[in-house]
Amino acid sequence: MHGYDKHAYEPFAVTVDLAVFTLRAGALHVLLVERGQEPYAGRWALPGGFLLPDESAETAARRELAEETGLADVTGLHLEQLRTYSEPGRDPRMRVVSVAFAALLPHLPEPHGGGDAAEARWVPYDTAGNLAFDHDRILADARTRVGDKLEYTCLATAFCPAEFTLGELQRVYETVWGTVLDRPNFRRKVLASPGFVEPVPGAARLTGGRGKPAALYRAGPATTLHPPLLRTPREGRPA
Amino acid sequence: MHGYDKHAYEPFAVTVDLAVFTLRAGALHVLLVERGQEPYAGRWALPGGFLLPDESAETAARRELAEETGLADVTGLHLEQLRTYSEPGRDPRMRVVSVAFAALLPHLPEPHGGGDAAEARWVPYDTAGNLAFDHDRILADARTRVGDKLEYTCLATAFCPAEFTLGELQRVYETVWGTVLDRPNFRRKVLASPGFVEPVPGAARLTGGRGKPAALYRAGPATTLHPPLLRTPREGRPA
DNA sequence: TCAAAAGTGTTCTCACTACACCCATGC
DNA sequence: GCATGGGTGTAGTGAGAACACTTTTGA
Repeated sequence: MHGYDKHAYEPFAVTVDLAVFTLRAGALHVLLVERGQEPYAGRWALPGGFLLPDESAETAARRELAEETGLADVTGLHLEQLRTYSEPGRDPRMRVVSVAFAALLPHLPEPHGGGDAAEARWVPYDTAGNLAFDHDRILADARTRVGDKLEYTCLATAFCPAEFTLGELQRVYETVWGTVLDRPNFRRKVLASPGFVEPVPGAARLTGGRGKPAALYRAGPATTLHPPLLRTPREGRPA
Repeated sequence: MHGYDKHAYEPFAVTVDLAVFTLRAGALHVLLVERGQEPYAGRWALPGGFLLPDESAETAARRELAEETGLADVTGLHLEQLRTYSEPGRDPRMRVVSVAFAALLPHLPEPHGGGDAAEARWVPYDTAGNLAFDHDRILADARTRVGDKLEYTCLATAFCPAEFTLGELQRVYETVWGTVLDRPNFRRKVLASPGFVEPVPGAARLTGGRGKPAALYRAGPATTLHPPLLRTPREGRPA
C-alpha cells in the first residue's frame, strides 16, 4: 500500500455471502434464497448483500442474518469469516468482491422468512447444488470448514440451544461428520475439556420422550479444545 | 444479494496486505516497508497494494510478493488468505477493504528490496510493532495462524529450502512455537506422517559445520497432518 | 581424542477404545 | 416388563515421552 494514485485502483462493489447452517431432523441444512431477478433468476443462492457505507463486513453479515432468518436477536450467534472471493468475472455484470461467512444456528421454528421479498428456505446440504454465482464453491468451503472446526474448537455448541444434553451435542458431531461415536467415551472427552460445557445445576430433561432424563449443560467459556476431539477413521461402533 | 439497485452500494477500494514470514538466525522475521507518504509517513507497514482491474486478491498478493521480495519466481511459494479487514475508518481517507495474506519463505539472501521506492526490510517479529493502519492486528492474527497451522498441516516445510534436513525442520517448529522438542520423537513423528516429507536418495549434508551429515528430505505431497503434531505444554527437555 | 550433530533402541506411562453394566423414565 | 436413552466402570492396547546409546563428521 504505497501511493494513493487515484487512477491506480478501481472501485469494487463489496458484498457478504452467508452460509447459514443448522441441524434439522438429523441432517445438516443450509439456508438458501431463490433469486427473483437476473442474473441467475430462479436459481438458489446463499443469502447476502452489499455493505452499507458505514458497515464492516461482520456488521453487514449480522444484519443480513437477522433479515433472512427473521430472528429478533442475532447477537451472540456464532458468525465466522471464511474467506473472500474476488475472482474477476464471478459476477457477470460488475466487479464484486464478496466476503463469505459461516453461521451456525440451533434448530429454529420453521417460519423464518422474515424481511425480504425472496423467500428463504432450509435445504438439506446434500441436495443443495447448482447455486447462483460461485456459491457452490463457497458453500462447499464453508461445509469443510465447519467440519474441521468441530475437531479443535467448541463450535459444536453453536448448533445447540442455550441448554442442551450431552446426547444432543454428540448428535451434532455425528451428523456433521457422518460418523458414529461411542457415547461413554464422548461424554468423558467433553467433560474432561476444561471450559467446553458447564452443568446446569439440578436441571434435567427427556430427549426422545423416553429414557432417563439427561442432565443439562450450557456452553462454557472456552473456544478452543485442548486436546482436540479427533475425527478418527474408526471410532465408535455401529448403532 | 438480491437487487442491484445502483444506489444500494457504495464503491470501495480493495487492497491486499501481506504478512511475509521467514526464519533468520533462529528467529521469526517479518517483511516490513517504511511508508514514504501520509498518512503514517515514516511508519512501518505490511507490504501490499491495490487490486488491479483484472486481478483476484490472490493474484495481486503474489504480484506484490514478487515486487517486494525481488524474487524472480514466486510460483509455488505458500500464500494463504487469512481474513478480510473492513472496519470503516481503518484508512483515514477513504473506505478501504483489505484482504490479508500470509506468506512463508525460506531464508533469503539479504538484498531483497526489489522493485519499489520504499525499501523493504526483514524485522524480527518481536520488535515489529506500532505499524501503520491496523497492521499490528493483522500481523498478530497472521502470526497466530501460522503457529496454529504448523500443528495440523505440512506448512513447516514452506520455511525450508527445497531440500532440508530433519534438524532444520525441527528448528522451524522450535522457533515458531518457542519450545524445545525431543529430536528422536520428532523424527519418528515426521517420518510416520505419510506424505509429509520424502527422502532424497543418497543425499546428505552437514548442518552445523560439525557432526554427522544429515540425510536430506523434500516436502511431500501431503498438505494436512493426521494425526497432528501437537504443541503440548510440556514436550521435550531443556537443551 | 573430543565435541557436535544425526540416527536408533527401549522402557514406561497414560490416554483412549471397546465394551459390560446399571439407572431412570414412558408405554 | 420392556424398550429407550443416560450414566459409570474397567480391561487391554497402542502411541508417545523420556532417555540411553551408537554413528559419523570436523577440529
